[in-house]
Amino acid sequence: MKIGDLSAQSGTPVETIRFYEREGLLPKPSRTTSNYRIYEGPHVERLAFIRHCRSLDMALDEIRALLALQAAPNESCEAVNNVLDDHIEHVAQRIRELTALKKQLVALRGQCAQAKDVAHCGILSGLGQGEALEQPTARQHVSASHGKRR
Amino acid sequence: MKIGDLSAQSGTPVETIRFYEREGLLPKPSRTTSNYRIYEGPHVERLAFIRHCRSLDMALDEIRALLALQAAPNESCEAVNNVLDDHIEHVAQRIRELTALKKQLVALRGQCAQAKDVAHCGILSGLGQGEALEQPTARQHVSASHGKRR
DNA sequence: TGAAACCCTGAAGTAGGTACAGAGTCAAGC
DNA sequence: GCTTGACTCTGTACCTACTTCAGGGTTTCA
Repeated sequence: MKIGDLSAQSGTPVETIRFYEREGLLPKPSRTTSNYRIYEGPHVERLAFIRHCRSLDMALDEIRALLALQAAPNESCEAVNNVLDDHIEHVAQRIRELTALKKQLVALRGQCAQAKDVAHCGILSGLGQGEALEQPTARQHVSASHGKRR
Repeated sequence: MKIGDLSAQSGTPVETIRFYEREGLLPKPSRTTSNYRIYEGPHVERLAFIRHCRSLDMALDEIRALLALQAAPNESCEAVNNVLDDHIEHVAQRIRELTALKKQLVALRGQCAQAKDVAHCGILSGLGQGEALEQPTARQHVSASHGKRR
């Protein structure tokens, strides 16, 4: 099948399939004489695996680790458990952070009960005063509140 | 004060200050004859405002909107409330998504109770089978689980 | 005077894609 | 046989909010 067929079957944009190939997540398929990619069953399964992992918000590096483990079927699957446990902890950590964040935002929002003019707005003055809260400046695995955009 | 002083006082990396200037969040400061940036009180306050907003995980566009509102102090502050309400909803939405995600991850993790070999691992077969869950493919304001990295 | 510590600009990298531009290929209809 | 449209190819730029680096110039202190 050609890339458009794989795209339709898997619900994955064509560009994303090519991106996964560039990233080494999908093996390079064979080509027709006119240089079109030709996919077979194993590619379909592998793509489904990747998309399922991505729908669980795993990072590409985590998926790479799982794919490497799949290639060594006699190893203990403890390493698989570890990848998943780590990922669950990433998500749990982000939920805790966002919950704390929301609490602060709601408190700030409470400083402007009625609509007044901007000059006397409790929210803007609240934002201008006081310290910025310490935030982990470096990137973490599970992002905060602005990750995906339409 | 020079950029290094502002950096130390505000806890903001020098490069980030220059980045905010490029992005139009901080006004261009005056320069010495040797082309060094010189900051005054208003810059300090403005940077504190920006960093406070960022510590609340607002997007730069949201901060830009608030700064524009600050510049028009006679307007109703309803627009300020709207920016904040929207942001709170972004965060709440991401918390809901991550909570659902974590539930799925824990269920998947439960498919491998004891360490076996990879070939029989319930997790890998669970990931290989079934559909990827539908996910909003486009970017949203509040990111999912992998946002910041050390 | 010389070295360390600071400052400058501009470009490239990060994650996980998305969206082109410009060109080649293929099947169907006339 | 030719045209049209749908498909495919490569390569590049774009998105967020920065961070890092290269290759310089400036200031300060000993």
